[in-house]
Amino acid sequence: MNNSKTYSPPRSGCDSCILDGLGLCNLAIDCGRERPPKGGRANITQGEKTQNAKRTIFSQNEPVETVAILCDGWAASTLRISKGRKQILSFLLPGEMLTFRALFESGRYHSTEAITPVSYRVFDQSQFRNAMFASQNIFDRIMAGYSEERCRADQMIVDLGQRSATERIARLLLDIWTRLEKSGKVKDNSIAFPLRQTHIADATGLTNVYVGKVLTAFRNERLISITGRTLTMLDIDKLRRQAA
Amino acid sequence: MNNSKTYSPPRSGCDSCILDGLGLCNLAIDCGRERPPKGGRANITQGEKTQNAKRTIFSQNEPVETVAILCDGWAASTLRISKGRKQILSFLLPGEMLTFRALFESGRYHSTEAITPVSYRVFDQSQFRNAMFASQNIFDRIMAGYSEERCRADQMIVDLGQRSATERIARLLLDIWTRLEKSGKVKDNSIAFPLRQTHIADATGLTNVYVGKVLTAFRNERLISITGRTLTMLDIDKLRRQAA
DNA sequence: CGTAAAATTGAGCTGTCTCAATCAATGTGG
DNA sequence: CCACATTGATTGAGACAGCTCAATTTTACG
Repeated sequence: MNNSKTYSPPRSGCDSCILDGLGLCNLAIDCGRERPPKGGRANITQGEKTQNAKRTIFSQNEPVETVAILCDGWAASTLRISKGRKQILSFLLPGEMLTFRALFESGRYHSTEAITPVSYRVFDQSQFRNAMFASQNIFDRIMAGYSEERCRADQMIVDLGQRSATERIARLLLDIWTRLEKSGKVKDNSIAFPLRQTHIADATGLTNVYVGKVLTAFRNERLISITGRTLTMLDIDKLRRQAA
Repeated sequence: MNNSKTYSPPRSGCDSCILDGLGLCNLAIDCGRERPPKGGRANITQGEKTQNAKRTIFSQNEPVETVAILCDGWAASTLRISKGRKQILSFLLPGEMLTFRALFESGRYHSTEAITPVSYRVFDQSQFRNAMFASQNIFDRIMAGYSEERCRADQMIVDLGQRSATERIARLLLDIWTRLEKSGKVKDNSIAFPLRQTHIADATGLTNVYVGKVLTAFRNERLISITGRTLTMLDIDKLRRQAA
């Protein structure tokens, strides 16, 4: 059960990888800081790491020496405050940087958690920065991604400050949908959707119970359907109208 | 009333200016894009501009060609959504960049509004970026400021998503207090405080009426007092406890 | 001094939460 | 491969934080 079979991830994120074509993946190193994942899948070649679902990839308040990119699976960057209150700052999809925020910081104020089993590549922070400064192309690409993330954070502030539960949830679904659509992951009007209602609750500042009620309403109005780990979009225009 | 008397701002932000000592102020240019402020104070020398209270400095959805720093007065960066709903993303105090977000972006998705009369310096975006890349020192200083702003945005997400009205307001007051304290602007346990209850409401996602009720509660508990445009801290520890 | 903007207060209302019970799905060990 | 344990989803009843509306007072300012 432990290291008996080697986990060989499909790396579905490569086709939408923000670093694609920049030749940075060769930089990836195993800097050996992470604990080996318990009870399963062994670490493998040059800097590609894996983590099981629901486990922490990087934890709050640890020093930052690495930069990472998500190759496969979903993750979330989260911030915990006292006793159980926890906010998801953003969902991270395959091909996205796990640690944009860490690029120019030395301390981590948030943690990164795997939602599904994930595989990711780890880079040495200073090596990565050097590569970034050496090439205008790379720099621009990284900064564009950083800005986009920043922009999404600002949108989230507006959502949490100004919009109702229904609006927030509709927008979250549409946001994820759009991102996956961009990287060609929509098939049959459906996407893989590993989020539990609790994840949506933690991201929208609502309770899981109420999220469930809103989703049921969406289902009754034939806007979406969620079965197993698949989200199917039944009426995207109507959903957009719900998103205000 | 118009250009009859020249407005000569005290530029209280210089002592806490994030660009202080970097020699960038000489870069400041008047790129002549802003309308001259109506009904008052004339624009003056090289790149130093002014705007009246409650007016827009940069507006949403306009192209970005400049970078600016706030020399004097308070401003807010805001994002409007349909019909009157508006969210303040952050308050900008003297010495802070007005347009960090614009450094690597070409379009503006938010606007910047003067709360008090303000004076600010305008830089040409590409010139500013060149100066930034020419000096590691400047680059680091800018990116540190950018990161700090980003960090505050994430905190805001947590506040809006997880905390009660009382907690949000207490934290906002403490945040502003701490920032002004850092630049030595606390005198007699008091600070200049030009915010109206509506500003606090727009920043915390609450209504002005309810903000008023919470502030009254704070006053009754002798935590703070707000008279005129001055905020006096009566019991900061107790206020911190309210901030959770 | 007069008008406009901001703050205060009160009475009701509602969106979202809490708690709790039940049911479905998923995973685990024998 | 089944039985059980765990995790997640659904539903309902009741509570409350924060909202709306509206009237009144206070403060700011030309």
